[in-house]
Parts: sequence; structure tokens; C-alpha cells
Amino acid sequence: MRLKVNPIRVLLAEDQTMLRGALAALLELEPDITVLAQAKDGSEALRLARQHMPDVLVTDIEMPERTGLELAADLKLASLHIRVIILTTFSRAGYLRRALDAGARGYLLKERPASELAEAIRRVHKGFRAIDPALASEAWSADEDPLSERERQILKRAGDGRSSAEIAAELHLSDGTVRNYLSETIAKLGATNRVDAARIARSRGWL
Amino acid sequence: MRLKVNPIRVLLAEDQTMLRGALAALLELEPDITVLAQAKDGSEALRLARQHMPDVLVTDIEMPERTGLELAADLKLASLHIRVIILTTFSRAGYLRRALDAGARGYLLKERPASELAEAIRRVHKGFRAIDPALASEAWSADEDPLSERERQILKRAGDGRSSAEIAAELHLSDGTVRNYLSETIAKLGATNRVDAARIARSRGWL
DNA sequence: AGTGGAAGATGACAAACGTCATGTCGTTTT
DNA sequence: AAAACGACATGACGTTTGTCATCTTCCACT
Repeated sequence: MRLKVNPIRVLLAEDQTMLRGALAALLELEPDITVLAQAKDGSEALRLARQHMPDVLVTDIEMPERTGLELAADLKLASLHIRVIILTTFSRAGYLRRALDAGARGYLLKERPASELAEAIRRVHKGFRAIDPALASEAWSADEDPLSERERQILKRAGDGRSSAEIAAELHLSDGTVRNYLSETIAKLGATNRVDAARIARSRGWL
Repeated sequence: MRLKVNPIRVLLAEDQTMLRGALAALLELEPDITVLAQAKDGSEALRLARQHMPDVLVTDIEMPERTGLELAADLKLASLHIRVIILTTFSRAGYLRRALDAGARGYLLKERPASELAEAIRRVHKGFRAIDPALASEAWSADEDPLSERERQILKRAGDGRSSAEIAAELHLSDGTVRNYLSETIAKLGATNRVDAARIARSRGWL
């Protein structure tokens, strides 16, 4: 392997070992990119980011310990100047919005060819943004999350099959209040029942 | 690129473009393996399998059009002598059992390092099996799928938030019959209600 | 001091859900 | 031919869910 001159230093966070390994190998083939380290969950990513101070962090959203969105927010809060690219399966306007709020500079879908990843890393390293074009325009027209925090808590549990009484006990609310919240969210989302509502909310990245 | 002598000819079926591309690139780096073609869903995989007659088919399970399990069964039915390796996220004994019934020779998790994939391809090409060891032992002790086909149909829909009446109409059954089936499956799975039952069944690979 | 808006509770009612016993009607088994 | 079995239906009963109007606190705003 020839030595790279001033390569872009990348930290890769992704919980699926096979994808992580394959992407790292591909990126290493690029003449101007080097993968400093790999993390298998959000906490490890945070630790390695502090330790290595990479130029760019490429991270999945749904990981154990800490999601990619939380990770981006943490880095911003700690004022570590690391540019973040979110790499995820989910084409959800809600996720993109949250990613941008958390200071991410790139948002790329796993649906895209692997070659675009290197390209996005270069763009972001130069200070540009790299947002999936299809998603960027969709996000403009997309409704924003209509759920309150309480509604989200309750809907999440209802979608897992818990009864109103169980949810009420867990959150220290009355049974009727839980039903009221659910009735409200069902109406907001145009669903036919709690399970349908949970399905809809999940599909839009609101859960 | 040097020419390979008598390489193992592989067809790769995986719906996530980035993973598919990255794996194909990695496999091409192996001196004794070549990737003939790539498919992005089950139907395309079936078509390309007939057309190219690869030595080994590496396929995901959850894909559009046709799952990897259905694909394996179809190939077996058509007596195409193609060895199949299932490559999936899910460590579920139910899936492994169905995969083996469908004639698959390998079952590998995406949790494993990418290097194991090439190794599995070689093993399977030589006529051996390549089953994830952790999963193989677990499958031995695991309960088998207790659901009938009807129960599965109904539970799947109930888990998506459809009402008994809707499900009854769709499957040309009576409302009460649907409730009877659900009651039965709830009991079988030790669940507390239909949603809980769907969650349990999904987590075990029975849906 | 007064208004208004969250957050939560209550009670009432209809609809949907979960359970169970029982019944029909073909197929298989013996 | 009788018995057993699987797939589906019915009716009845209690519980849970979804809806709605009404009510109390508490807190913010002016």
C-alpha cells in the first residue's frame, strides 16, 4: 500500500460488521481517503472521535448505545470540529430534519451506490454539504412531526402491544388519560387505531 | 485486473445498493472468485440465475418481489443446481430452518466480518455447508414455528393495524373466525393481545 | 387580576377485541 | 362405516379501546 499524502481522515461508525468492513475496505482504496478507526456503536464512536479527531465522521443512525443523531448532537455540543455524514437506510424527512438540526453536513442513503460515499466525504471535507437530492426536495414539502413528547412515549409503547392500563402504570398517568392521548394521535395521523398510528409514525421517522 | 483461472462464479442478490456494491467489489478482489451479476430484488435474481447459471448464489432474505427463502425454494423446484448462501441480518432459528428446508447450503449473518463471506463461498462451492456456528447450535434447541398458514396470514395483517372486520373481508372469512384464529395464536405464543403476538412472532422469524 | 393554554382526570357510551362452548361440513384414518 | 380431524361459523359474555364533553390545576402572559 503506497503512503497517502494528506489524506482525508475518516472515522466510520456502523453496527453491521459486514457493511462496516466492506465500506472501510472500499474507502481505503481511494487515494485521498484513509479510515482511522471503526466503531460498532455510538459510545465507541464518541470515544474514538475524541481520541483521533478525524476530519469526517461517517455514521449510521440506528446503532446500539447512542444513535447517529445523538452522536452528531453530542459532537456539536462538545464543539469538536468534526464534519458528520449520516449514512442510513431510511429516507425519512423527519430524520433529515433532525440530522441537520444536530449539525450534520451530509445525509446519504444506503440505497445509493458505494461510489457516492467517497464523493460525499470529499464534498463535506471541503466545507460543502452533501444531502441526498431526492430527499432534500421531499423534506421541503414534508410535514413536520406533529407529536408531542408525551404522545410519542405513549404511541411507542402502544405500538409494542402494551395495553392502556400498562402504559398508564408505567408513566404514572390515569388509564383514561392514556386513552385520550391515543385518541388524539390517531386523529392527528389520520389512522384507524393505535397500531395503525404507530405504523404511520414509524414510517415517517417520528417514533 | 489479471485474468482469473476457473474462478468461482457468483451471483449476488441484495436490495441495499451500497452493501451490494461494496461486497461485489470486495469479492472481486479475491483471486478465485468472480461476481457474474448483481440483482436488486428476488425476481431479478431468479432471472439472472437462469441466464448465467452461477456456481453460487449469495442472497439476502428480505428483498422486494421475492424473499431469499422463496428464491432458494424456487431454484430447488426448478432443479437448477446452484448452491445458495443466505446472507441476512437476522439471527432467527426460524429463518435458518426454513432456509435449510429450501435447500440452502450456507447461512451467514451480516454481523460477521466480510472476510467470512469469501470463505463461506469457497466452502459451499466445494460441497460443504457453511452455517453460522452460533446460530446452528441455537437452532437445535429452538422451538419450531407453531403457526399455521392461515394464522400467519391473519396475524401479519393484525400486526399492521387492520381490524378483524377488514381482515375477514380480505380473506373471505367471517369476523368471528378471524377473532378465533387470533385468540388461538395469542394463546400459542403466550402473548397478551394480537399486537404483542405479532411482535413475538416477528422476533422469532415466523412472520 | 384576568385570560388563556398546557397537562391531566373523569364519566359515559359505542365499537372492537379476546374467550369459550358449540355446531357444521368435508377429508382422513382406522 | 365409524371415528377423528381440520377449517370455518355462530352466539354469548366480559374486557379493552376510541370518542367526546366536561372539569381541575398550574403556569405563562399582559
